[in-house]
Amino acid sequence: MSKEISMQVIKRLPRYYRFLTELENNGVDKISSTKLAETMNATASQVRQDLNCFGGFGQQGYGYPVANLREEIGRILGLDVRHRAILLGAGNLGRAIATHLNFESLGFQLTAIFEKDQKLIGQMLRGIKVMSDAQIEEYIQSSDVDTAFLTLPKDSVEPLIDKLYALGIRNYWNFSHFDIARKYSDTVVENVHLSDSLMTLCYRINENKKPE
Amino acid sequence: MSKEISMQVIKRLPRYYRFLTELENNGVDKISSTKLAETMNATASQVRQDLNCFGGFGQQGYGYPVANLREEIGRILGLDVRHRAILLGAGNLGRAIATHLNFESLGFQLTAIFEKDQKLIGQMLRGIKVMSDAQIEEYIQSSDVDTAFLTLPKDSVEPLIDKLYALGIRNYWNFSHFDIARKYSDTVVENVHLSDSLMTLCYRINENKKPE
DNA sequence: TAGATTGTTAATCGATTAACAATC
DNA sequence: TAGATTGTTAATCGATTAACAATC
Repeated sequence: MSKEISMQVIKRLPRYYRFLTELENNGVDKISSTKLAETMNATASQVRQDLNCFGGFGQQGYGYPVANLREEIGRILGLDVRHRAILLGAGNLGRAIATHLNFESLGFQLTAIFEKDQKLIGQMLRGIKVMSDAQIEEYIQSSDVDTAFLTLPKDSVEPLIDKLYALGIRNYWNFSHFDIARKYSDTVVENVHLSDSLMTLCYRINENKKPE
Repeated sequence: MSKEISMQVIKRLPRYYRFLTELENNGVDKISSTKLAETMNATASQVRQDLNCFGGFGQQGYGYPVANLREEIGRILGLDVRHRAILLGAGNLGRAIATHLNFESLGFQLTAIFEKDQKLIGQMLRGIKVMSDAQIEEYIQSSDVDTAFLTLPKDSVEPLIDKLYALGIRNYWNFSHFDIARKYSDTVVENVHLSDSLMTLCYRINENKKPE
C-alpha cells in the first residue's frame, strides 16, 4: 500500500528529530520548511517532500507545529517501542556505548551485557552487571531480547553470530567489520564503521588542501 | 581539471579498501569487477565506474591486480599522509577511540589527548599521557596539529570550537551534536552521530516487522 | 481579504545500470 | 586466435529541485 521510503529519507529522519527537539527546548512552537531547511542545510522543497512521505503535518500559510512534528517523527522512527537489547563486549567501545547513550529515548532498552574477558566480568555499567559470555544462551532463552549491539572485534563476532542467529536474534547494531547481512540475509543490520569514517575524513582533508 | 568525485563514491572507497586488504591477506592476487561487486553487494558496473573515476587500474581480459589496486586506493584516500591529530575528551568514548583504532594506517597520528576532568588527567592511553585542557593552546601553538577528534558532549564543544578554530584547526572528527560546519564553513567535518545510527536501526526494525 | 506557506505535480539533475567496442 | 573482462558511452532510474495551485 504505502510506497517504499528511500533509505536517504530515513537517514535524514533522526536529524529532523534532533533539530526539532532543540527548537522545542528553545521554546519555538512553529517553523516553516524554509527555516527548517536552513538549519538542516537542505532545501525547503526537500523538507516538504520528506515530511510528506509520511503525511501532511503542516498547515498552509502557517508552517509546521514544532512539538507535534517532533512527536510524529518520533513515532515514525518508532522511538516509543523500546526494543530489548543486549550488549556483546564490555571493552572500551562497549563501555563507551553503554554509558554514553540514552537508549530509552532512542527506542531501546539495554537489559544485559556480556564479556569474555574475566577481568571485566562482574563490573557494573549503567546499573547492569557484566556477565560471562557463557551465559548468553541461557539469558536469551529466558528473556525476550530482539537486538544485539556488537562491539567486539571481527574475529570474535564471526563465531558468535551463528549462536545469536540460532537463538532468534535478527537485529544488530554492528561495530565490527564482520558482514552480518551477507551471511544472514533476513537480518536488519546497522553498521558503524569508525575506521571508514576516519578514512573518509582523511580523503576530504587532502582534497580540501589540494590547489585547484 | 579533474571532475568532482561524488560523496557517494568517496564513501565507498574505504569499503573497497577493506575488502581488498582482506583479499590480499587471503593470498588472492587478481579479482574481476563482477567478483568484487559480489563481496561489496554492488553491481559490476558500479565497481568499474567507481574505479574509473581515478584511473584505469584494471586490465582487459584479466581483471584488477588486488595488491596494486589496494595500494592505489590507499593513495587516493591519502592514508600515507599521516595528519597530526589531537583528541579532546578522555571519557569513555575518547578512551575507546584512542585505544580501538589504528590511526597510523588510517592517515593519522594521534599526538596528544586533553581532558577537563582532573580524575582522568595523567593517565596513559596508547602511550600518551592525558593532559589538562588548559594546555591545549600552548600545545597547538608549539606543534603542527591540523586535526581534532571531538568526543565531548555538545555543550563542551560549543565553547571549545572557537578556540580551536582561532588556533588554525580546520579538520574535525566530530562525535558531538554541535554543528561545526554551520558555524565555520571553511572546515572539513566528518560527523559520527551514534544516536542517529541507533534511531535508524529502530526505524528499520519496526519497518521490517510490519505485516506487508 | 491578502499574505504566507504548505502539498503536490512537473522538470531537472545526477547516480546507477546496461551495453558493447576495445583490448589484453 | 578465442575468451574474458575492462573502460566508456548510452539508457534508465530515482532523488532533488522548482513551480504553483490549494488553502489556512
